[in-house]
Amino acid sequence: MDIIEELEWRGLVSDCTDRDGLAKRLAKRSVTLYCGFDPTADSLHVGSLVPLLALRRFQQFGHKPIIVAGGATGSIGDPSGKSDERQLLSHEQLKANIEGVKKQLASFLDFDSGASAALLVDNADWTAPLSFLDVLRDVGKHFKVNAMVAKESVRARMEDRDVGISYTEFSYMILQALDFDHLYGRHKCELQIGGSDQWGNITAGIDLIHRRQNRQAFGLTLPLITNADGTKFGKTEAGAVWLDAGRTSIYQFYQHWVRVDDRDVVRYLNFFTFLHRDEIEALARQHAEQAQARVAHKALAKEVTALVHGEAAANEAVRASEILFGGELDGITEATFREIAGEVPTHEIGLDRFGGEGLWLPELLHEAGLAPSRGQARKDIKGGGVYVNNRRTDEEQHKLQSGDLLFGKYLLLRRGKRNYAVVLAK
RNA sequence: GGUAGGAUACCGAAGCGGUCAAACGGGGCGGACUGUAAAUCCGCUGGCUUAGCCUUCGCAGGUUCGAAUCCUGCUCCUACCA
Repeated sequence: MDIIEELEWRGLVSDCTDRDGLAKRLAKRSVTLYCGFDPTADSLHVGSLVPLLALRRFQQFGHKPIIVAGGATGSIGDPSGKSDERQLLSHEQLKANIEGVKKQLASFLDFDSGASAALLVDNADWTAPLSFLDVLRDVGKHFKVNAMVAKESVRARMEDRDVGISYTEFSYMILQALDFDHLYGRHKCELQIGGSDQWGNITAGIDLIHRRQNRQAFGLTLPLITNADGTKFGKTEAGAVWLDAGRTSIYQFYQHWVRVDDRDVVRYLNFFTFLHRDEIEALARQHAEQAQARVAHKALAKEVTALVHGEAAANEAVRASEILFGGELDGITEATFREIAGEVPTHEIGLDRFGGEGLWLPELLHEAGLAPSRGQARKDIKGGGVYVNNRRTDEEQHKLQSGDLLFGKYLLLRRGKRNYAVVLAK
């Protein structure tokens, strides 16, 4: 099986220029390929995982991946798939974002494995020195506005007269094409991959290489990931699921995958893990027969968490999840409880507040961040959705005293099925 | 610049002097059933230690015992005319 077939069975090929030509080229010898990542935030989110892992898949097959951090393109803003003109990032913001993103990007590929060692570059390096006049003369001449206007990303915005598109965003594809052209010349990079919304930008690059260097380059796009229920992939009510543990805790990250819709789990195993075909098929079978065991979900969550945060961290997330969703806490040891405490938002509170009459539960829920107001906390309690130390407590006047503390200092609060907070009394 | 219409809670949208913390739908949250899934059903969805009280219906004033509802001015949108 070659890399194209590998990607195809996983459902990772959305579109491809000259599939057979590319397959032949990939079979002949190592190909250098690239994918760009624009630093729109100081962390990547799970959406970036698909192209990132695709680069790694190519590397596994002996090809050489280049990651392009979009210091230049990120300062412009890609109109693809965006219905509104975007706010430009400040230079400081952009700089901070690039720093954060570069670190994450670097952890997914092998940077010292000889011929197929990965490369991480920043397109600002070759774009910044160019003068406006040079670009107009040397690059602009190769672009027909007619063709640019016809691209989906531009056309969509032109048709919406209220929104329109700025000259800045309109020029985005030129910058990205320039990247491809540069990488072809400098690194013999023959293939660009990206999300399916990148098709227009990728083909713009292929055309430019053809015109300026008279060479053939290839493009391959990955599918847009969709959730079965029609919601946006990688977004929760709380926002995006980030790769940065400071933004999305490892436990939350793991939980996000455990709770994936049944209909999505096998596809996601294909998309987001390196498990082999027979392993995934075995999981799919178990899932079909014994869905309630959620074997596939757990495998998915464990694999992806390990990929992003490392094996050890993933194991801790698994362990904490087992305890939290395992029922009452009877017989738990302090050491074990501390493991949970590390995974769940922890709130410190003065020990003295448990004295006297005790601390009113709604107040504590509110302070611990599990309820937006005390009134809401009361309603949640009345509705039977509040648990103290994993035991339901439906008395809204409930007061907590120091005797309720586990090991003299901990309290495990829970709202609903899966919202936990640890209270640490000091 | 003129004329007409509009601005209501997270979103959409009713209400057009009291019975309005404001119908209904969506979303969100909680519960039941399951499996930390989906579907379905039930409850909640301004704040407050809640038979009650307090703050909300673009903004600022006014009329009235009483205003989301009527009047005046302002701001912003939408349509038509210039």
